Amino acid sequence: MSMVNSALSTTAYALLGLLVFDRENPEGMTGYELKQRADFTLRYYWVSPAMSQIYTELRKLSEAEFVETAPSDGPARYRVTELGEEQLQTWLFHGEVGFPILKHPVALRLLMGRLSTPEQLGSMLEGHLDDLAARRADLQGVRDMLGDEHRVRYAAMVADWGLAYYDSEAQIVAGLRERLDGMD
Amino acid sequence: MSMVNSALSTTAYALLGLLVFDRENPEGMTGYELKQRADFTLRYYWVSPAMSQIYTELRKLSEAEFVETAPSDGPARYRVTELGEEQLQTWLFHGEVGFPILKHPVALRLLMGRLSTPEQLGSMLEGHLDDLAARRADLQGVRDMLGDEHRVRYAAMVADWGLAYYDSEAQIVAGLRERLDGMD
DNA sequence: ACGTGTCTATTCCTAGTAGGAATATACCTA
DNA sequence: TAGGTATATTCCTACTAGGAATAGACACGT
Repeated sequence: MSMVNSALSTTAYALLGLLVFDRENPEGMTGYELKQRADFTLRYYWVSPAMSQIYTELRKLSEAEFVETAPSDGPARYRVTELGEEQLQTWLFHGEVGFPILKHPVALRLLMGRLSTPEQLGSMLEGHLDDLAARRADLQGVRDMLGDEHRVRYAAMVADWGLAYYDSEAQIVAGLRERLDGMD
Repeated sequence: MSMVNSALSTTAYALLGLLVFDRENPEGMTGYELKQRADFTLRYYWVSPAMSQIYTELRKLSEAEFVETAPSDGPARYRVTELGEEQLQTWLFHGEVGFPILKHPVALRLLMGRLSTPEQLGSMLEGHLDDLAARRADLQGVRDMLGDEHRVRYAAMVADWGLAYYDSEAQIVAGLRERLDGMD
């Protein structure tokens, strides 16, 4: 990706995006709050960065003057700047949009299925279905909290996307589960 | 994940899995061939490791004696060992099965949609649909080549999983595309 | 025969990323 | 008032990404 000096990572832009959502709030957010927000929303579409990385990215964003620290006697509170918002907009529609990256440990194991029995594989798939259901419930919680107000309209759309994703994966996996029973 | 000394990464096990598929072949595979194989099959379910990483993982696998180098006067050719196969089996059913990790640059951008127009978002989604179709076609090619013979039965199942995945994502994205038209 | 290009094969380097541990303060509660 | 949990940030280290560099082999046209 040739990350030359000034170029920011996708994760940095994702965080910048979270700050834009919060731009009405003059207080700004601390790195810690940003992490919580990321865990709550971002993680369904992009890896939620580690705490240490949040602060690293905030430092970079700060150097580029895409964020500023609102004066505070306590912890550092970040707000997006005018420049930051423009930059995000530029990146959104002129930056490279890569292809989704998937790391699917369950599919990976099934791929090596011949080293195991259909029973073992079946129970793994069932475990995966449980995980999917739990995650889906979490995301449904997020979706319910979003509502439909204009500010979060697109976030709500993406949440619906995520829910449909989980549902279709669950269907597919259940189908495979059945198919396993028809095997030796 | 607490990667203590001896523990191998998921990527290492994925490569070990590819070597197991090839275990009938006394010649073994070079790192280069392994990379090609990974690009051809693995990449749909797990990030295809960079060349440099292939060699790094092969060194680790070799140190653990999970692979051996078949004698060759030319390039190094690797084969899975008895021990390696056992280890893979152990890992498959006693290792932690993490949750899938997704990095979805399109969903991420849509999440910040309010910084842009529905037209811009729509054309981004259309681009994504094209990408999906192209990828799907690639995967269909892989699937066709696999057939249904016992050796690759599970690999074929996973390919079907992948195809269904692409189809459902395409449907979901097309749905969102429509929904955008109904917006301001 | 000769340069150019592509494929095979491997190593090296650098920057990015993960993620636990460490530190420190504050607040709540048993 | 000790101990747990939440807030807030930094540090360290190992892992990962991925391009660049190197180098031999083979092919193809001139």
